[in-house]
Amino acid sequence: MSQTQMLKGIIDGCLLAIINEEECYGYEMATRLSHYGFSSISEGTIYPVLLRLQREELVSSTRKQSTAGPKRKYYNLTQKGEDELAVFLRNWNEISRNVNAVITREVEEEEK
Amino acid sequence: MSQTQMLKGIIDGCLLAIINEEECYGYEMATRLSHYGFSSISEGTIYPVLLRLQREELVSSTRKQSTAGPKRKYYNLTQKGEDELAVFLRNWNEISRNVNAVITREVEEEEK
DNA sequence: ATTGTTTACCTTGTATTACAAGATATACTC
DNA sequence: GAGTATATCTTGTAATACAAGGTAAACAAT
Repeated sequence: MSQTQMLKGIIDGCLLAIINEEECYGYEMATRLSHYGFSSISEGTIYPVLLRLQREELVSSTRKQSTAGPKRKYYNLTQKGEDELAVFLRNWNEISRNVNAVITREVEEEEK
Repeated sequence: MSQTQMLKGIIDGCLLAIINEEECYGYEMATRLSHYGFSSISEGTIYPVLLRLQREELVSSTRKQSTAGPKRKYYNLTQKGEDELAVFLRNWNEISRNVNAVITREVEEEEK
């Protein structure tokens, strides 16, 4: 029951949400995630996810010059990516509601 | 980004919470979960989790006669299980807060 | 020029886990 | 005795987070 396990299926959705805010590159997403409170999501986690999102055609990327370092790979959402983000938000809200129901012992209306 | 993936590390915590409410057996936990809104968590998922929780000494079990069917295996939390439930609740609250921060674009106070 | 630091990206292997699909068995009803 | 609801367990598969490591560019300092 580590946090690692609880992050499964959540990181990709969060990255879609971050990219949706604004065109962004991997290295910066790591710092963004930490600003949002995720303290321990490393690049070894983020980059493989981004490659997968691109393979699934949820994001597109363009390389741009950096001021200090190798070229950055900026990501944007595709239409498919926007759709998937909407699915993620629905799923997150549902699961979130259900878990909170369990831990506060509140049975859902339609199931009473 | 299926719901399956998003449930990883969450089901065990929810089962601990349910057992903590009241002594309970696997078959009933399935129906309890559906009352809490989880529509598709099957017994093939629940039983292996319960066996794992017991192997990790988070729960103990006693067999009791059923009115209709084979004996039920009632589970209780051990002290270790109560501690682990507290850890789960902390982790869930943290992750939940962070994800909500990402999707509402609200940067956490201490990270501003 | 060489050393170090920060930026930036990627790959490989491991461990964990949810779940479908199936198997087994008990108690009750018709 | 056949059918149904109850109750538990096992096996194999697919997905994913992450540590650990590797590569390389730009710049500063010595």
